[in-house]
Formats: sequence, structure tokens, C-alpha cells
Amino acid sequence: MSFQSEIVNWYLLYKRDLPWRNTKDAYVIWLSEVILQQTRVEQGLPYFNRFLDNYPDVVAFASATETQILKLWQGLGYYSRGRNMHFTAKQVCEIHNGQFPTKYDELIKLKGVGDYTAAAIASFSSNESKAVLDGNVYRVLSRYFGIETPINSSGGKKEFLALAQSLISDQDASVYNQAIMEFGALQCKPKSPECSVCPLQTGCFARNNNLVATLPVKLNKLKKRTRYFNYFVCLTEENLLVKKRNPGDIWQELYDFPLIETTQNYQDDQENFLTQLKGGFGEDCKITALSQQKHLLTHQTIYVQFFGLDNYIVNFSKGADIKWVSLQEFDELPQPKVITNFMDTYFIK
DNA sequence: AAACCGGGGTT
DNA sequence: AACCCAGGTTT
Repeated sequence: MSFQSEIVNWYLLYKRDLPWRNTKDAYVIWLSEVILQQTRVEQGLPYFNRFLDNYPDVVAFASATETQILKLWQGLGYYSRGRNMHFTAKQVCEIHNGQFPTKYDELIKLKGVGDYTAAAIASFSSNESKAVLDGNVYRVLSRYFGIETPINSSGGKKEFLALAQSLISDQDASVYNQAIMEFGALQCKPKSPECSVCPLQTGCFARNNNLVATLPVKLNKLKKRTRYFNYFVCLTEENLLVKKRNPGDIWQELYDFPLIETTQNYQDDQENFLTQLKGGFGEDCKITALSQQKHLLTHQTIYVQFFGLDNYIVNFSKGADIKWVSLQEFDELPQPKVITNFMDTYFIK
């Protein structure tokens, strides 16, 4: 039996029942695919359900404000996905008259829709024969066919895409694309794949050459930046001073607090830090250390320190991005996880 | 081509 | 701590 037939047969037996598999609606598929970019199914599932409940079609999605979209996106990460979706929803309403496109050539023009997502929506909604290439497909193909070209090189991407596209011909594109991804997610897993019960084990190059743990090859050199955020929590009569994040930095368009970023970690040396701030908030200012946290992102390690401020002279309010809001209003604004965690700790709802 | 963009689970 | 997740955009 062919590679493709084995994969599809396995899929029909073992596939999970996922809500976005029960529709041909390109809008619904777009919603699921963008949510699932670099996101596990279990993590994205509740977000998918909430978005579909709130915005059943692309017109409803486009009618929302960007803040409402980001609020619903809160906690999922990679917030540009939410911003791009809002832009795209409005564009689909204008250019495509509210009809979400189903063809690759139209989908690839949409903001936030790349090669993978365009191929996924096109094949799932209209059965267009475009091969998807995601982390699962790279892994399955590199192992079975023994391809050692790094998957994150430009040459590797072209090589794997050509192979994937050749394999999908004369297949049911919708089923085959979902099958090979599901196979990678459940059977040909990154660590400890289930080779002993794998229907493809006899023809698998990696299995036959003891390369399962080596493939796929990925060149990696992600250097992490370390940053130190010192937040100041100003609370008066139930009002809170909040700040919208700056463009060009993490958490763009989300809200946190007035912040002094330092190049040095003062988490174990708060007195030194406060001494350097001496007078900055006025003679009678009282600064209270509230809590500290180490926050891990993919590309940054952030040491976060929260200070409470009382009897201070406001010297933050220089821009329109800083404003007073009630606790209730702040709850409606999108916030990064580290702020949500802080609020949950200090303000019991 | 390389850097940047979150949060969470697994090993 | 390293790796990965139904990737995409910007520089």
C-alpha cells in the first residue's frame, strides 16, 4: 500500500473529533487555522469556541473593535494574529462582499495568511490540491523519506514543499492534508514516536537507519534577550493608572502599567533601585514592593517587579497612551499574561 | 537569511 | 533547560 493510503487509513481509524473538521465554511476554518498557528489543539480549542460564539460569521467579526478582538485573544500569545485577523475580516467584507475566499491564490493575499494557512483553508473548504507544510508534515516526511536537509533553511522548505505537493496529487486533498498532520501529531511525535505500532514502519527510512531521534534536522540558534521590567501600580479610589504598550515592542496594543525598564536586575537589590529613583515621585512618596516574577517568552526572559505607589507626584502622564481607568474598565482591556496574573493575585474578583 | 513575535506542555 | 506546537511578518 502506498504511503498516502497508509496515512489516510490510519487517519480514518484514529482521528480526533475536532469541531473545525465538521465544516466547509472557509470563515470557520480560517478562524481555527490562525488560532492554531504555533498553538496546541488543546490550548486553542476553547478560544475557537469563544470566537465562534461571539462572531458566527466574518461580518460579525469585522464589526467588532480591535480591542474587543484582542480581549478575546488575551492569554493566547502572538497577538499580531488577532490584529491581522481583524484587518483581514474588514477587508473580506469590502473586497469579497463578506464571502470568505476559498482559493489559495486569493487566500495568500490576506494579512496573517501564509503558505500553510492558505493551503489549509483552500484544501479543507474547496478541496483544492495544495499541500500543507507544518511542523507535523516536516517531521513525517523527513523521517519516512530520510531527508536530512534542515527544515528551517530556505532550500529545505522548497525541497519539502515539492515532495509534499507531489504526494498529494490524486489524493483527496482535504482528507490527506488533515491525515498527515494528525499522523504527525499523534503517531509520529517529536519525542518517543510510536514506531512499534506504526503502519509505515517497514518503509520508514529513519526507523530502518536508527535516525528517528535525529530527524528532522533543524538548525537553531535562538538567542534570548533578558530584560528587567519595574512596574508601578498607582491606585486611587478604585482607579488605576494604565498604559498602552508601545508599537515595535512585545504585547503591542495591549495594556500594562507605567514602567521603568532597567538594564540590571534589581529583584534582589530593591533598595539600590529605589535609591536611584530618590525624589522622582516627590518627597512624600511611599513605594511598596508588591511582588516579583520571572516571565518566560520564546525570545525574551523578563524579570518583573511590581511596586505600589502612594503619595506620589505623577510624572508618568506625559502621553495619551497613559490613562486612568476603573478596575472594571481595566478588566475589559486586553492585557499580557503577566499583568493578568498580577491582577488576579492582588484584586480578588 | 535572520530576527522577531507568547504562552504552555513535554521530556 | 531544551524542544515543540495545524506559522507569519518584518528587517
